[in-house]
Amino acid sequence: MEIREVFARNLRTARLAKGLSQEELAHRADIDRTYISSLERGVYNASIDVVDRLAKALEIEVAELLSRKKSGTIKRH
Amino acid sequence: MEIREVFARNLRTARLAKGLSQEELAHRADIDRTYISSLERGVYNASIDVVDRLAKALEIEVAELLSRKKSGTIKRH
DNA sequence: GTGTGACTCGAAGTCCGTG
DNA sequence: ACACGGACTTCGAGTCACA
Repeated sequence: MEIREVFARNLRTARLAKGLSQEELAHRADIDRTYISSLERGVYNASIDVVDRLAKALEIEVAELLSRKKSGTIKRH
Repeated sequence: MEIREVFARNLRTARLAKGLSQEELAHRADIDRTYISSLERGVYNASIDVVDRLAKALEIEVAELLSRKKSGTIKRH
């Protein structure tokens, strides 16, 4: 699984957990609205400074946006 | 402190901890030697897939390369 | 074994709009 | 409130020669 897809999923999850719209997050992180949309769809490999800005805007750790931690990947033998 | 500087420091620290030269790491991560050099000097905001490849080559977590955790920043007021 | 400037090129990122 | 597209600019990705 590509890191940008992991990031895409984590970003959307974290944003929704905070109850923010893409536009609100975009404004907080000073990033273009449509670019946030692209990131959540896994279109781009974001640079670490946008990841950093997003983490700050979401008040979470950078690691939380890039973690591959799975919840439903228990191998059933 | 800019995230790319944090990354630069952590990358160099992690590489040396593994006892690797820039050349060896470059070979393992399939990245140009001089580009690794640039990253360790904080020239670029690396994209997350480069960070991901380096983390794998170093056998560590992505978070470890991006963490701002300080060891010597205890404020002595 | 590493730092650096110069270079090309394509992806990152912005700004306009539409449904 | 979001997906998606086009046109645009900026900057990271990647390589080379040289110190």
